[in-house]
Order: sequence, then structure tokens, then C-alpha cells
Amino acid sequence: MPRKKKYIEEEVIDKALTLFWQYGYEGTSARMLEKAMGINPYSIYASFGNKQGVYIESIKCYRRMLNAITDKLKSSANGKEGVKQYFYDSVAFMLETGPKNGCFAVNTINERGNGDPMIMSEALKCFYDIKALFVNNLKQDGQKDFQTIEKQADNLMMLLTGLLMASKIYSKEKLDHFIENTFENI
Amino acid sequence: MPRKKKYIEEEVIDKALTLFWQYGYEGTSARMLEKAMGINPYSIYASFGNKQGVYIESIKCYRRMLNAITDKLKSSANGKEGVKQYFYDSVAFMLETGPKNGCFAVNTINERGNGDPMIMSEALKCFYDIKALFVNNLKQDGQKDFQTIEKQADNLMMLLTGLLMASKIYSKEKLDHFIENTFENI
DNA sequence: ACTTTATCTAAACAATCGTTTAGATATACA
DNA sequence: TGTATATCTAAACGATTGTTTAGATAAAGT
Repeated sequence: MPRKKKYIEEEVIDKALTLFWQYGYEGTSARMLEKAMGINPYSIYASFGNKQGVYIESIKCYRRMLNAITDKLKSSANGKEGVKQYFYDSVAFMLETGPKNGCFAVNTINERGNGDPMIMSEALKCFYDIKALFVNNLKQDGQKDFQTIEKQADNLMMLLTGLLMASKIYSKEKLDHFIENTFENI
Repeated sequence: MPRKKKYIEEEVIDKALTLFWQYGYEGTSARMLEKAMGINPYSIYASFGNKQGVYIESIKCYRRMLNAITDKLKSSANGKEGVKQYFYDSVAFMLETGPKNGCFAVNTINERGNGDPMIMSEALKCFYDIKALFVNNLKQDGQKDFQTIEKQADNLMMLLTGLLMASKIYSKEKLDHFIENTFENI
């Protein structure tokens, strides 16, 4: 009986993600969100509850975006070589989407790491997704025990987050060299 | 002829640093600064110009704090082994000063990386300091050409920033294992 | 002791923050 | 076609943002 929404929630969240990605949580105001999302305050709060809700949906949106590169890793069967390729794909993805904005998940951990458990847990899902795929690929390289694989996957996650954060300030050449060097002796 | 300041600028900046370190630039309000620094708005603006000025002085203060661990690296003469020790010292320093606050320089790059050149350039000095010391230590290990050392130093910087960022979410065991693994094959 | 000058206190500034509300509008079913 | 209901618009909410100001206070040179 009621009237229809004039906007599609997934589409406006995509606009919100773009803003949060560039300016961070606190650096993005409600007014900026209204303008970019193209809807009024009422609609934002009716659809997402509050600013935090908009941000959490933005994380989910980002997680879906990551599928573009994680799907490739998921279907790879060449062990750590697939992980190495994922490192390259990650850098390419970050440089395409916003040259100096880094990874939205890494940014989120950094800005809201202390004191925002809801946002934190949603952002960490991105990392769990990827770590699980790393574990999967590491299993493909001969038989290693569970603990070794876990440790290696954790190390790879730290290397990846470092690389993604570095993508905000280092040149592509240096990032490439870092990847090459990282996988030389693993 | 004028009356004296009732506060010592270095001391109140130390309080400001503590706040910025924990809550970030945008997460720290002028009111929080007044309270923690123990001085009135007038005094803050008279001494430091504005909020950005307080932050920049906080970075300088942090850079001086870092001397506690960089001095040790500076006086070391055992090549990459000294760098490895610096990684351990860095983690220890971050976990001592504020368990989950990470490295203030890394945080700054992350939060104000886009759109705040003044703060950015001040924060980058911390990295230049450390990279120069890395280069110095790498020269101690046999004769390598300039370019090789530069690349290795850049890689070490990315590893370090990744480690420092990881110190916000990973356990000390995982961080230690990461360092151990990193320097196994270098 | 008087003047000078920077610092102190305390209040307030306009602007913006995230969020809410009141009333008009449009849809789908009866 | 009339009614119910969620969404629209537009304005405003109190709180907080970073910053400034006006007047009282204290130190040092004459």
C-alpha cells in the first residue's frame, strides 16, 4: 500500500562507500552523505538507522566488491603462486578504485580499531575471508601440518595489510618489488 | 615584561600526543585537548596556532620519543641483525606505550594521508629517519650496490609499517613469529 | 610605583555535527 | 474511488565543532 522507494539501497550505499573510503568515518559528514547518496536525511535514517549503519552496509558492499579478486584466488589451484597473484591483484584493485585511498578494510581497522566493536567485527570479516583462502592455497603445496599453515597464513595476512597500507604512499614499482621479494624465499 | 606561561609547552604537547595517538585527529576534540593539556583555549591557540599546529607538534614529540629505540639502532654495527632487533624493539615500544594504539606515525599516514600535506610531511620524517638507519645497517653486510640497498631498505620499511599496523590487532606471539620468519630468508 | 605587555579566565562566536519531526505526496489494495 | 501506509520534502533540533574575544591578572623594566 505504501509508496515505493525512489532509490535502490545498494546503489546509494555504493556512493556512501566511495565517500567513507576517501575521507574515513569521522571525515565524512551526514551532509556529504546526503549529497552523494542523493537522498534526504529521513531516507538515510529510515533505511540504515544511523551513520554507523550506513558505514556497516558500506563494509558489506566493499566485501562484495572484493569478490572480484577473491573469486580468482578461490578457483586457483597453484598454491602459494596463487597467493602471490592475489597480492598483485590486490594492489591493482586498490590503485584502480582510488589511487591513494588504500584498502577500505585496512583503513577501517586503523580508524575505528579502538572503541567501535560493531564496525570492527564487520571489517574483520574481510580479513577472515582472505585468510581462509590463503590457508586453502597453502594446503595445495605438499603436506604441511595444521599449525604451520596457520602461522604462514597469519604472516601472509600481515604482509598483505602492510602492502595495502603501503599502497597509499609507495610507487607501483616499489610495491611490485616488495611482492617479488616477499615470495622469493617462502 | 610580560608574565610567564604557567605551563611548559613540551609537557602539554605530551598530553596532546597521548590523546591524538588514541583517538586520532578527528576523534580528538578541542575540548578534550583543553582538559588533558590543562590549559585554556586561548593558551592553546597562542602557543600552537590551531588544532593542526598542536598535532604537528605532537608528531615532533613522537619523533623525539622514537629516539629511545632509534638511538640503539644507530649505534648498532651488526647489519641486518640490528634491523631485526629494531623490529622487536618497535613492537615492544608500541605495546608499552598503548597496547592497541599502534604507531602514531603509521596512524597519521593512514588518517591524514590524503588532503593534509603539512601533517603528512611531518609524519613522513619519522619514516625517513628510520629508513636512513636501515640503509646504514645494510651497508654493514658486505658490499652491495646502492640500488640494492635502497630497494631492501624500502622493503624493510613496508614490512615494518605492516608490522606496526598489525600490532593493533595481532597477538605478541604472532608478531614475534612474523619478525622471526621475515628475517629468516633475507 | 608605574607602565608595558603577554598570559590568564571565562564566555561566547558562527558553523557544523548527527539526528528528528511535521506535513505533503504517492502507491497499492479494498 | 477511497483509504491506509510508507516515503517524500523541508525545516529544524540540541549538541558539539574549532576558534575568537573582552576584560582581569601578573611579571619585568623604567
